[in-house]
Amino acid sequence: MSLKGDKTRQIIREKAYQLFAQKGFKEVTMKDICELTGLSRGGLYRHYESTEQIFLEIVNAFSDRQKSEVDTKIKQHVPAAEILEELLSKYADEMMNPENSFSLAICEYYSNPAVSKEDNSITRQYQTSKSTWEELISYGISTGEFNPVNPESVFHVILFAYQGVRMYSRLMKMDSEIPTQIIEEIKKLLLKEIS
Amino acid sequence: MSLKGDKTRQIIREKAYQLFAQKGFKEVTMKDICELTGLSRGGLYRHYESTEQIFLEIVNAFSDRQKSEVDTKIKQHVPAAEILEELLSKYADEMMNPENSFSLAICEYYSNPAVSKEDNSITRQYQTSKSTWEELISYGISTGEFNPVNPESVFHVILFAYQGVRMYSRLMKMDSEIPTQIIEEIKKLLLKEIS
DNA sequence: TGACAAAGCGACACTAGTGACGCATAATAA
DNA sequence: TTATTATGCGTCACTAGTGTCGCTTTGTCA
Repeated sequence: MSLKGDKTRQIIREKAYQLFAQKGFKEVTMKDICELTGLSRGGLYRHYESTEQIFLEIVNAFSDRQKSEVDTKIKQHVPAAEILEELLSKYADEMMNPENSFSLAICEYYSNPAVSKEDNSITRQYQTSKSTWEELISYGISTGEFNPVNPESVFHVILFAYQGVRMYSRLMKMDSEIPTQIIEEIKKLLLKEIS
Repeated sequence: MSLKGDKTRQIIREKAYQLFAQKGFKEVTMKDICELTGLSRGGLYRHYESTEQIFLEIVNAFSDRQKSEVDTKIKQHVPAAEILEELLSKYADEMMNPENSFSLAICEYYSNPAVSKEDNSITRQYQTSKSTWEELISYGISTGEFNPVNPESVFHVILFAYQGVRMYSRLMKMDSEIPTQIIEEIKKLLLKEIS
């Protein structure tokens, strides 16, 4: 039942993801997505009625996947430091390449006052990302790898730093020192021993 | 010589400022500005050729004014702690009212990848704001009021925190604790004694 | 006060995008 | 295979915005 449609929607989301990462949220139109997917206007509207709907679906899939990856690793007793390293390296990639960052589109979406006043789909993303980090931090504390910090406030530090660097790195045309410094600061905050 | 035009441009900037603060950058059109100012399309285009041009003029005037205010106070030997207090209280206002924040529009403008790739007008804003803070911090250190921190990195902490909280406060519908906490953290960082 | 420039008007042609429709075609279950 | 439903197409009418142009009105200087 409806296999074809699922596949098409998958393709739409993949292509739209690329567009959002390159151009930001507002800049992407249904027409753009038509062109990249090869679908016609009618064909696309059959599946999604707006760019926002596509965007929110991607956003939530994005953070859900991240959460389940972290969850799985915790269950497999992968060391917290290792999970942290992986998460941060993804962050680092995006910080270094602000010209191709889906998170930047999320940031733009958040900061547009005209958007999502009482939409809870986007706050869900925040909650998911928050709980991912809090779980990881609590886990790291319980295994003795991390310092006994407050998970919530450290999450905010990470979130804020990330936001700031993203903006900064676009401005300063990718001075790679700053992102590295920030990531080191986060590690210092969490990890007990850093040589 | 051209007094009328200067006045009109002033009005345009004032009204546009309100619109940007309410709706963000992308959402404001030349039409909107026409309606609010009472000017016709032709009349408006006589003075400005795009919303971006208006926006950048406001942005730069905004940070220039802030800088000159701080400069003047330093020359008058106003205590650094007092100047800091004033700056932070303005920040706090905007953090608490993300629905009416011009800085949020700046943030949106920064985070839109399609905008200002090699425009240096917006990096000028960053530079001005950076030098304002660095001057204030250096001054505070020289008077012995502030801890001997690194002005540049503290500026970045402030900038990043500000960014993050702005985003956060829209999401969480103004939980006023977080902004206050962040401001306290900044003060702790700088001021020698906090009761 | 008259000349000239500056400021303002509103209509116009244009562009880019939306979303809906009826029809065509492909997939799938009977 | 056939009936049926899901998918996809392309056109159409519509909207919102842009930027320009020629004309009128208002200011300002000599």
